[in-house]
Amino acid sequence: MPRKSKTQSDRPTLVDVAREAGVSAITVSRTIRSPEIVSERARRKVEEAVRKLGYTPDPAASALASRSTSTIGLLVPSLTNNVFADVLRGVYEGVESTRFFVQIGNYRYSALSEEGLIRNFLSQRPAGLIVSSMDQTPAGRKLLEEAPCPVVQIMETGADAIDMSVGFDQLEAVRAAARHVAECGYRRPGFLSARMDPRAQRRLAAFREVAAANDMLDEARIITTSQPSSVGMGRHLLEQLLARAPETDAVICNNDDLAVGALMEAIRRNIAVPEQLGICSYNDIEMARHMVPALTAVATPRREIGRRAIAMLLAEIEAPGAVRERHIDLGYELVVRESTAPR
Amino acid sequence: MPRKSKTQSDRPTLVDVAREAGVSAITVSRTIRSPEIVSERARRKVEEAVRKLGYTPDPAASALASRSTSTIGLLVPSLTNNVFADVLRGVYEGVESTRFFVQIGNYRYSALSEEGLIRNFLSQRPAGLIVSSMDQTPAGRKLLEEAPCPVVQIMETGADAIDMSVGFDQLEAVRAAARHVAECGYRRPGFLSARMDPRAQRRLAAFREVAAANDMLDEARIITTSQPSSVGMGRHLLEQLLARAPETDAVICNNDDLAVGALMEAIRRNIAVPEQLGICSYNDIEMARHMVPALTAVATPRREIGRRAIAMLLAEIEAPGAVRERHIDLGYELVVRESTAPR
DNA sequence: AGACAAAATGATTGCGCTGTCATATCGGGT
DNA sequence: ACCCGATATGACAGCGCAATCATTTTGTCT
Repeated sequence: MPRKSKTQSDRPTLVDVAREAGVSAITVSRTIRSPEIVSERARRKVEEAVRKLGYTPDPAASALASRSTSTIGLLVPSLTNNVFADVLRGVYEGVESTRFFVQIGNYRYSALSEEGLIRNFLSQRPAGLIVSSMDQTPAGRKLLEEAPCPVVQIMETGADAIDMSVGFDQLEAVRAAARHVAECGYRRPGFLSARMDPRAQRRLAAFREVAAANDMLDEARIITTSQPSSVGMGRHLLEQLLARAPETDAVICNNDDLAVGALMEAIRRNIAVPEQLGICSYNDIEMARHMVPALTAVATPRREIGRRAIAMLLAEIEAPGAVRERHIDLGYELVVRESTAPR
Repeated sequence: MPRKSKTQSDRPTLVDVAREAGVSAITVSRTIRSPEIVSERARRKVEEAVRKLGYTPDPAASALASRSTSTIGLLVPSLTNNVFADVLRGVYEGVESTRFFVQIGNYRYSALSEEGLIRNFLSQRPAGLIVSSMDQTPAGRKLLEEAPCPVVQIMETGADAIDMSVGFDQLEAVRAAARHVAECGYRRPGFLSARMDPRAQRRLAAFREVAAANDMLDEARIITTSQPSSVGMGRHLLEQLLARAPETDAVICNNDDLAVGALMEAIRRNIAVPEQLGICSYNDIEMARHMVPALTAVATPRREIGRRAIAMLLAEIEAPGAVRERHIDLGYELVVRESTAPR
């Protein structure tokens, strides 16, 4: 009885397929990786052998031999945040039916964790990296600058980006919201923000700037927390805001969860929106438009950011240097609905 | 000038570290994988050499040599669905600060894609697998049964599970909702459901059963769609329901997005909730309790499912056969709030 | 002091694939 | 018939690590 050389769970290898097909191992490898350079005849034979044996390449061996993987690293600050859920969706859409697969790293809004994840991902020799912030530690940034693979930074965009970037001007987006509120005639706007990561802080600064320019800035009306954002937190923050500054006539929320929470709290208190209190949201996730009253919001192109980021990355992996437009500004859109109105 | 044998981007290898530390390569390997079997002295030297050279192990080489990886595959039917976002969070919490990392596969509610992903993941020799359904294709199920790693099925639990399972009785959960609605005195309940995957269909069957038992089943009040769930879809489905069956006095929604949408649509139409229309939701994501009126819901232990699933998996990877309770029923909880009330 | 088990360390080999370079085969132009 | 470049195929080595088994060192007991 012919004994198998190995004991169990043995998958066929390239060599097995080669033997079956009557060609050399390297021809099998080529048939799989770049069929176009193999003759019709050889390809047929190999493909049949592959099918017959149920061969699947071993990614580990491939990675070791070629010194590169098909992994795309995606670093996000949060899995909770609906914003990144949309980005994620865009990325996954773009990566499906390619040979690549995405690996998510969640750094929980900690730049130090992010640095650790960058190290970790890099040790896997990824094909490319997508990172969600511009606020790496110096060491983290250095690692990315020297990374032997393309890197796309998402959410914001700018010349100081490391390699490529897709995003929009977050500050301008918040300014648009603040201007809109002012133009509606609200004179005592508040600002609600949870999870004060660097980006949230910059947005707050942009709000302050416009509010001051319109002579309607009052620090008492700026309520923030370092805790995560949620609908409940939105209610809570509005409660605090109204306790501290009952004269408040509008509120800009740093994301939709907070806005929905603020709206619900207002409704509970019988505060008329938009008459007594205007509410302007940020991001505009799907639910925002369906609230009653529907939420005015600055819509951000999250899904499109994911799509474009992965597209750029794949193009650049395919042919390094091929991507011409390395910094894409997707813009934002102020969508005026029912929660704000001229007064 | 001493020429380096390799050209660029060269990371130090085990051998480099070994040379630096004055030990053999395998001792370095052991120091990293199981420090406890290495002498204090050797460990010190190795650790210093690792630090000095900035050594990081190459996962590909490790995978190839050991025939196993630190990848945990997680198959989910959707990334959109908030339900899985919570599960995901639980899983990531459990995997942090271990040597494992999670790889997500999204099969978009397609059993065929799921089978493909199972194949794909298995080819990577994962340390373990978490799958979100009980509805694999026969081939997919067979692959999982023969998988050379532990497998946890989540969301539902039962004896027919492949290896391990964590979940709750989805049918009983829906029955509880239906019973609650009946007990409140609603007599003409409807049922709203999007994305009719097998699980959603089973839940619908459970609703039918209880409705029939309470003599309040009318097929005209069952509104479904194969499209994805969303708040907008909830509004739309309630609209359809009221058009087809204006007598409807309550509605059970197959998830929270639909329930919030239904609630908003009811508010738009000046339908009093819970007086004219009772609404009962499923899953109970955070926002549900903050709506006005707050939504009654069957709360499902999504995050805990993620946590327990990864914990079981890691325990089983650590020591195969170690996990005693291989099927965990986490139960559900009916949380009565304002959107339903006795009448 | 000697004997022996236990603990610590090392040498060798090979995991399955791809990079590199060499060789074979083919088709056409003169 | 010849040569040439283009196309197709193959041989070989080695990627970086861990399994295996052999060997050395250490500690303990009589």
